[in-house]
Amino acid sequence: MGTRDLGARRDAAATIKKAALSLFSDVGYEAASMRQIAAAVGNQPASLYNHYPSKEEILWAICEEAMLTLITRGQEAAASSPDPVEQLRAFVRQHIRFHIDHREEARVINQQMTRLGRERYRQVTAMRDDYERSLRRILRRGARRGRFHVPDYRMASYAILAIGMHVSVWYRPDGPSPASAVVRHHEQLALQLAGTR
Amino acid sequence: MGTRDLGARRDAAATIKKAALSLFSDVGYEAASMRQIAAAVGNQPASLYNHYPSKEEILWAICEEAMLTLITRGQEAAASSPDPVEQLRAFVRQHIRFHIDHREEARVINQQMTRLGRERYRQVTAMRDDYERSLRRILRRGARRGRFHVPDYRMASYAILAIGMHVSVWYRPDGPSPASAVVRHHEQLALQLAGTR
Amino acid sequence: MGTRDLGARRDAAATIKKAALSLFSDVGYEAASMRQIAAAVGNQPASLYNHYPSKEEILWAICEEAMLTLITRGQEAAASSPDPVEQLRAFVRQHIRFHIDHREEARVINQQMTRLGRERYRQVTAMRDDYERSLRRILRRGARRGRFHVPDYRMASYAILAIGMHVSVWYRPDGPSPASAVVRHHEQLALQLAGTR
Amino acid sequence: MGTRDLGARRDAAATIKKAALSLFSDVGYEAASMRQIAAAVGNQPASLYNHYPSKEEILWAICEEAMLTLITRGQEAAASSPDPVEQLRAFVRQHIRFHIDHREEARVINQQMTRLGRERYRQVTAMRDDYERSLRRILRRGARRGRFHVPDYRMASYAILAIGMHVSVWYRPDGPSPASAVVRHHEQLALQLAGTR
DNA sequence: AATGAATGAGGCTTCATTCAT
DNA sequence: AATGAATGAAGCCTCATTCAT
Repeated sequence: MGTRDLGARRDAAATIKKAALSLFSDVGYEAASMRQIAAAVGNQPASLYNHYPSKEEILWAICEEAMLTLITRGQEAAASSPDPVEQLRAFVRQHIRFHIDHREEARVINQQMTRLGRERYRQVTAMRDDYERSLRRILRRGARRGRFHVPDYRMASYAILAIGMHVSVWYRPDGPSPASAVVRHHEQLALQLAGTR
Repeated sequence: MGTRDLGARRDAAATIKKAALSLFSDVGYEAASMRQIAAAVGNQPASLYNHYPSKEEILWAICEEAMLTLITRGQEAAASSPDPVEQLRAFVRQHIRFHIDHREEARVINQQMTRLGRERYRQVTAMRDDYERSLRRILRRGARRGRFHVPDYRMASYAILAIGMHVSVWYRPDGPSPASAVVRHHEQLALQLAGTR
Repeated sequence: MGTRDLGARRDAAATIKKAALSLFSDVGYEAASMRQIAAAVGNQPASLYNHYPSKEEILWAICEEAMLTLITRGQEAAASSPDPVEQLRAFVRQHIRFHIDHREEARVINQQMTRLGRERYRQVTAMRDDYERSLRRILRRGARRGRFHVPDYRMASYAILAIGMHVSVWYRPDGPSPASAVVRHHEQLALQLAGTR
Repeated sequence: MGTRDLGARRDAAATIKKAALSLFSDVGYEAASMRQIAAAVGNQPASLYNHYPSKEEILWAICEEAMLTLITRGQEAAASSPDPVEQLRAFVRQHIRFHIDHREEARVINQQMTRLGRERYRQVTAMRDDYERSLRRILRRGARRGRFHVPDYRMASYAILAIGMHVSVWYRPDGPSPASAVVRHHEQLALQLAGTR
């Protein structure tokens, strides 16, 4: 028992979360029904409630995990080098990577998070702002050292984030460009956008 | 009857469309109910069906109008000058303008269009691709003349479009930057992103 | 239209209320389902919501109407004569009458009213207290004039009310005693209980 | 094992019964869920089934015990003296006592017993009738000896029972009258109601 | 053109209960 | 004896839509 059971428990919740993630990402939170989620994991709807107290809580679990990952990686990128240019490069790399590797999570946090209750919505928003500030700080620091030239830090950071977010929409593993190329190209685009000389 | 009545009829439909637009934009297509839309225009739900045969048809009307506007303006921008740099400038200007002035429409076509039926979805997607190709063509032409330097036309055009789409998310009329400044800044950002020398 | 329609509207609501009343009275508020109520009026459950916004609201409509009737009749009885003995007689007569003629309503207000929301519960309780005070006042006045002899006004009034409430439980139209005899007997019992000389 | 375990077993069942009693009394049998009962005893719902085979069985256990107590005490009161007046006095004393000391049980048997299955319902009803006949017999005997004067034995006994039942509704330990006064006052009320000279 | 009413489908969730552990 | 998980049934209610008026 013990380890095994806890494992099974965690597995079931994770399986549900994954199924919900796919559905939320594909058709949206509202259009995805508990019935569909249950069917996707081979259960009855009522069984889901042994693992999550509500549909919203599943959405929250998805959003929270994704945002925490994003924040962590963003901070690591920001701390990866003393050089702002290298920082930006690392940040963009991880940003695009995430939006390629976790397309579904990305779409959910970008489009479905408004369906969270007021308080949870606030939390996710706060995390998102946190992440955004990481990038803005990089831009500001680089600009002060004359490495970047942007008309407005805020808009520049929004722009870079937006580009990545959109990757989660158009990228397809079977598309014309391999993930590594997408990442590389976006590094360059972001550096140009930042006005690197 | 005749002109007058047709006018009134059109007005009513427009009023409904506007109310639906706000709701779709705020809470999403699925979460917005015909009851809410009717309440917003001071009617009963059943009355809506005198003007639109279904909820989806309202969404379609919104999407179609918005896409047509966007396409038209995009083509005008592309034709506004023989100089690719000026074309890009004009395109971005119009793109950002639209996403500021029609924030709600923009959010609906970007996020809710998946709720359309298969055929309608295809049509909107086709229009979107059309719009995107306008921009891609500008970039390609400019690159051939040595004015732009981007690693990949498709990604570069996606990037520029994404930046604008995101403006419709974060822009607020009562925010720190006036619309004109937002437009101006994005012109510069886009030119830098395109690697203009 | 007009009168006729309003009539139909009122009729539908009244029909639903009556069906719900029977069910609430028989099996209790919780055990009675909207499905059952709808079936009893020959409708689908969803149709009920065209007439009452919720199950609780039906309960409330029942309780409110019953309590208002009871209060009104109680006050009329209290005002029917200057003589406290006659007042008590009239009060008991109407009290028993109500609990015979409106057995179902009586059982619902006595047993199901706790299922109302906090605020509504408070209102019904207040009305019940109002009714009770009518009776208590009669007893007090009569006692002051030496016509009644009870150890405690409150308990005596509770006792008389309780006797009537219980009539709604055991009385059956096809039982051994006709309603008129039940009323008459209870007049006497109440007068004795009140210690009339 | 043996004694000790049986004791523990019985304790657990009793604890569950007590928790269920409170809930049934407060919100009604239907509105009280096995989950709530389990939570009240610090268990999971599934555990309850080690002690009771079903929710209804808990209700039955409560009703049966309460009715047996009531019947026994009623018979003791009826046998406590050869004098009908003393018998009535004793009966009422015990009746009120029970409805004060076992308010919750009283409310459950008076209001929730209809939720029992047909057969169990019949049994409880039979016990109740048994109890009622004890009182009716006292009244009849006393009337024959000219000590009581009531218009109808059945109604008089219902009346006295009803008064007590209602005590379980309004009595509160922190109310204005101590239990002993309530008992005493009701003795007098009942004797008056019975037309004692 | 407007709407009150009806409705079938389906929404999320809770229920009492079972069973393997 | 306890319980985590599963489940079929059912709970209340909302939905988009239809139709007669």
